[in-house]
Amino acid sequence: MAEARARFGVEELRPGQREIIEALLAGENVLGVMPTGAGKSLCFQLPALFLPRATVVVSPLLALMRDQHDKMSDAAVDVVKLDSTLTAREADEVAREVRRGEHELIYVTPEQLEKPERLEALRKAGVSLFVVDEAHCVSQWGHDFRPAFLSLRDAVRRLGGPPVLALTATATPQVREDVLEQLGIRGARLVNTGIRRDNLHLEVARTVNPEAKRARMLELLREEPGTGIIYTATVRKAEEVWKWLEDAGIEAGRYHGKMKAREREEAQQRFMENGYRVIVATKAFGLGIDKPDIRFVAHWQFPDSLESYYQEAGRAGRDGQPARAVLFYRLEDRRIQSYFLGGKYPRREESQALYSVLRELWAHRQGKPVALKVLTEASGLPANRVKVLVAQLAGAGILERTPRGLQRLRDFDTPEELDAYLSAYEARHQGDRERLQRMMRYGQTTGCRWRLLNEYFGEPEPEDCGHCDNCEERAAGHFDAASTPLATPPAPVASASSAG
DNA sequence: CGTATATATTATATAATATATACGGTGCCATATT
Repeated sequence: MAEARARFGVEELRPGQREIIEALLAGENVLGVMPTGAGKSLCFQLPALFLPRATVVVSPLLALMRDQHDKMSDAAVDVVKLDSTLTAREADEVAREVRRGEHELIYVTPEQLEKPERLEALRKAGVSLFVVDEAHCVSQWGHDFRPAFLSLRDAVRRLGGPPVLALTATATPQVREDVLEQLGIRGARLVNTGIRRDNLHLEVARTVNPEAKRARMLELLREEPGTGIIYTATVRKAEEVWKWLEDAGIEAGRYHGKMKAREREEAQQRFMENGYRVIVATKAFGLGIDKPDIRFVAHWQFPDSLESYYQEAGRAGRDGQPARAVLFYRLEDRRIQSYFLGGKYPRREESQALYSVLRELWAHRQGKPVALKVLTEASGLPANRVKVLVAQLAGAGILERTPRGLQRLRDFDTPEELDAYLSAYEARHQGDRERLQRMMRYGQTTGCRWRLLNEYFGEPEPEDCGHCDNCEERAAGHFDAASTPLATPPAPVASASSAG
């Protein structure tokens, strides 16, 4: 504890932190679900100082790694990071240092851990603790656009199975299960400090058309003098709303994935320094945004799930002062989310085709390993998709990823087992559609919105919060008469479940 | 998936309607070009 005080200026551990650290030191795997600002980082930074060998931290973003690396470096921790910003020469030098065991804390991207030489350097150094920061990314990104997250399980195994700590701020029971499954640590201890945020006021504005959204937005800006974020579903919409705000004489910034890295950094910097009234952004504006005094987060269009919604809306009011999360609900906005869901996962035919091609390649090479690149070219499928399917086959014990390539282990034993492989992503797709439905139900409900969120995240004993828009309406007696428009059952949800 | 925009067609000489088409998130990393 003296160490924590001296190095990090921490006075005492909070309950969740103590439980996590003690479990890790006892060799347990842990999944920590703690809100941002609750001190997640200390849960691995502190053990890193005491453990005999290195602590490896997997981080999803270069910017996050840079910030944390610099902070640790200032605290005189022997820290290093391994990512694509290093030149080949620098990377080699870092790898040498790592092998010699010179570093207490090593930040890496999941992609780096797919390189045999990087993994070998870490293995030589010895790893006492393996940390996955922002662990929801494993489930949220791993299955489509960043499949390297699905290789982490192999990395852990190759490093000799050190204790694993997965950390995230938001995870439903299903996502928690998926994260543990993909990391190969089922049965890990769950330390969950809950999602309750009493200062965050949840509201939905039903907006039947773009004009209604604009009118409601201007109203919100009049009511709220503080800084806010407006999330849109597409880059084009972000640009459009941004221009509209500028024309209306409001100091607005923008942030999305189509902007140059430099522009993005500048926009974020200026936002942090209160240079904007509002920033209009896509989901790209997320991880690492820890401005404490954001007074409102508005959603011009709803996102794909309540996880996403809560991650984004939850960026308001980190300072504990009153803040608002306002969803501009419009049924038609389902369209764009449905589109995104459409191409997300491998289709059954793709899973089938890949497995067939792989078996042919193995047969041709008398069971010797097949390079991923060879499989990708032979299958004609996109590289990311092949990696997702390979990870799935590895998880099923059909193959093993080795430095020499994909090593055949066995065939599917039964037609049922093969079908389970082929159906897995169909089930996941169905699950995503249901999550979208629940996002819409949040927009349409007349019940307590906090209770709905608590139920969604599997929090115990959900009760009415008394301070979301619906609870206030009910207190004002507006829901009592069955004839009021708000009390009519939200019919569109029923029709929506058959479409999509 | 379905909206917004572009082009084609129609019934008449300009405007309205029908049909076609484009479009859409998140970031590692490697590689090619300055």
